[in-house]
Amino acid sequence: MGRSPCCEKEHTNKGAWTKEEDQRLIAYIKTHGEGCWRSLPKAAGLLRCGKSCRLRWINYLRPDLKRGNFTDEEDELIINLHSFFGNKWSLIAGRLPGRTDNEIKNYWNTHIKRKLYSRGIDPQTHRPLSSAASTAATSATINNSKRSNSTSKNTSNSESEAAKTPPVQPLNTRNVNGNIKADSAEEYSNSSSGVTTEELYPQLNLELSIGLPHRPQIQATNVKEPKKQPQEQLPFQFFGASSASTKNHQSSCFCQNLGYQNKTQECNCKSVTRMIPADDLYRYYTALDS
DNA sequence: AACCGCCTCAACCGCAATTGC
DNA sequence: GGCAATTGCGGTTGAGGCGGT
Repeated sequence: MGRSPCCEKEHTNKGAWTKEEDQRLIAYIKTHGEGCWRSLPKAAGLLRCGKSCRLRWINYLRPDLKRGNFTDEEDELIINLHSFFGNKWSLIAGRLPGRTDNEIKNYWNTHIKRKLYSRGIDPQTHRPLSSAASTAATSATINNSKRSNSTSKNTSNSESEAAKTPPVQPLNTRNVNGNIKADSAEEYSNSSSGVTTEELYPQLNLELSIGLPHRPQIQATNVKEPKKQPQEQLPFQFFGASSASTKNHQSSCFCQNLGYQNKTQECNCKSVTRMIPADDLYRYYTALDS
């Protein structure tokens, strides 16, 4: 016996939402608040599945959404956060007030990737493109930009933007106070073709928010273990954040090579080249909280 | 004006994680 | 602890729009 579907597919609408559906959803959530997405459609008189309602609300209807183009500052923050979290869009979105994970994911795929290629940076590893990869990527980029220059109003802008934009810089500022094992980072840096630690780890000085008083969402689930082995390698391995709310100092080791999580204070992974101890992240977040 | 190719992004899908019993 | 229900996440898709020819 398999799992029952999240909704009855036969009697649900699909595709673009109508204004009326939007209004029904907004009205319902204004009155009853978010929650229980499964029962919401019926209660709100919508022929949609709960998942669809949730997505529509989170990605489009929520009143605190920012909308509009991403600023250069947001671009840089996304790049820095991506170098830190990888494709953990929800974590990245949690640090950009008014932006959704879906929006950031789309923006990354359509704009930032291209921007990074134009800077000679591999968007997955955030390291300089190797010569072989660089050739392929560059030609891909050239092809892309040919297309975009000739066809897309948006992308032609982003190309010229990319040319203007300075190399990845730390947005500055609050230091994570001894968060990185310098020797580990240095070791990594030394082994990576003369790139400085700062260039590799702009997040060392990363300001994790734009617009105070935004603070990172601190939850036990803030940094989750990978569901499965990530397809692309991050430039480092790291310990996940511990939870400030539960004062749970349990570390989570995301071992990219072995693809498992070690839920103990000690990381048994021999291949970790860079680690952010959970306690340091805990201190960082609690400092922000106080 | 019509067609074509490409880009964007809202929405979907499948699955993992979490929650509740 | 086991199971089912529910929620959340990340990858993918495709409709619609735009510019070029």
